[in-house]
Amino acid sequence: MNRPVCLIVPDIDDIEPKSSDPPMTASTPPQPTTEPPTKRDLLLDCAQELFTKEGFHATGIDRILDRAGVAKMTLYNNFGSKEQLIVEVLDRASEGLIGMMGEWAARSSDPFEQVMHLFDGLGEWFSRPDCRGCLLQAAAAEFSDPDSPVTQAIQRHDARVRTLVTRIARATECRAPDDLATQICLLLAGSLSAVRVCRCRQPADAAKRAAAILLEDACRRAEPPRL
Amino acid sequence: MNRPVCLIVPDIDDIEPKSSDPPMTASTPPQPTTEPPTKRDLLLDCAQELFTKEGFHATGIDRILDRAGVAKMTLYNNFGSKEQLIVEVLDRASEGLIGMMGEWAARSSDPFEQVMHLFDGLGEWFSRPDCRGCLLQAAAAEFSDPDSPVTQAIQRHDARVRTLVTRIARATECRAPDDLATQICLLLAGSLSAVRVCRCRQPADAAKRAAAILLEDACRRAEPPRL
DNA sequence: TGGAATAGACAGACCTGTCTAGATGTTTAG
DNA sequence: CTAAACATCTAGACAGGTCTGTCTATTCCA
Repeated sequence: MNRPVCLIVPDIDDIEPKSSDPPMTASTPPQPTTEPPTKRDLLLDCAQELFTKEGFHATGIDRILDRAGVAKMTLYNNFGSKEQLIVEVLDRASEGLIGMMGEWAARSSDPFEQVMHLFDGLGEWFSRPDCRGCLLQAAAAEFSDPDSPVTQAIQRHDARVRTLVTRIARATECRAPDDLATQICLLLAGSLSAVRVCRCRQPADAAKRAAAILLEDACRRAEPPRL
Repeated sequence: MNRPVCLIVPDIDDIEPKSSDPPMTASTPPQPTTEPPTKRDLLLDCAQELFTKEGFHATGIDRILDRAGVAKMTLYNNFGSKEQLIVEVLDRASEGLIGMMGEWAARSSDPFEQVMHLFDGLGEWFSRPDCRGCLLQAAAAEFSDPDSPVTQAIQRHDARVRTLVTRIARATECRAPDDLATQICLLLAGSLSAVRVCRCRQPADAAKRAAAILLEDACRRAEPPRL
């Protein structure tokens, strides 16, 4: 509560919109670099950063504007409302997350290894000191009206994750791939929730071990019983 | 959480002091009933309900006061600040949840069954239409300053859950009970996160199946390899 | 008599969203 | 190449709320 007001200068670090870390993003739009970002993208970036750090309700429009160095009307011309800004931030964050997960999985062609790489990637992410967990999960905690566009964005993301994981699970050719996918999604959600408290990669590593056991079990049951 | 301890005010409509649902509570304080709740408890109840439904930042003090029918000074005399009110709501919610989990587990004396009952209980909770997931998890999403008293309350809760689950896991006498406990905690957190989106008991049931597999695996590995 | 609760005003800040009037830069027409 | 038309962005004031927290004067009840 009671946060420093009108934070022109960020927490410890930059003023520059240059992200001071290898972006770890997948799927940044294909821009040929060196081109200055549009005001729109700048707003999305700053909004995402502040929403991630402080929460959605706790972050005022003015804080975002100060940070982006952009006039209020630019925001309202581009997004129309704070709610719509939140929705677009969430959609973009989801896109980035799904992209990252896709890249992690693509480190192998074997579906078992793909799942392992999923949690390895998560562990790398969790290791970064600025990692605050999944923004979509945070939004789900802060917005509970099932009809709001924010909730719908969250559900879209959820469906995307499930699709990605289900695709991998089915490739294992185990007996009940959709159940396996559900269990892996639970482990993903669990580690994303846990990292918010422990702030280290441990939940990802633990989830990886659990996923390996579940995977092995699912595939074992698919084969005729030995003996 | 939701833990309708002494929930004086029903869900949508207000004012009547009869609690309109089988309380599902564990560990309501031992009060000999019929005694009117203190203003303090009334405030905690209403605050918990509104925080659960709307979020912490989105819920203003005045809304809590209106709902409780209590003067502002009563709140500030009892709690001193909104932040402290949040902390006490969280501590009480944690107590309720841990109590519920303890009762669920106590439905059996076999540790394997205790874990199963844990997720069964979760499923019963998730089945209630007013279930909005775990308030502590929501708080973790909304408050990220690691030094804030709110965060400390969340960490206390986390430690309590871990203690409870670890105690059960150790009773199984499997080889690595603490790892097993970590995995079960991940499944708990995962299903608590998932219920926020799907609003049904399915995550609890899926987590139960996953937990059974992990448990069986952990115990199997403890025994000498067959053959 | 005294402690607890009350209503209600109040301060000072922040909130979202609107409006205006002017600056800037880019495209198009002559 | 110039000039007009256009869209975008700017700063800043503003409206109408809401926020947390304080204060006072009064009432209730033990």
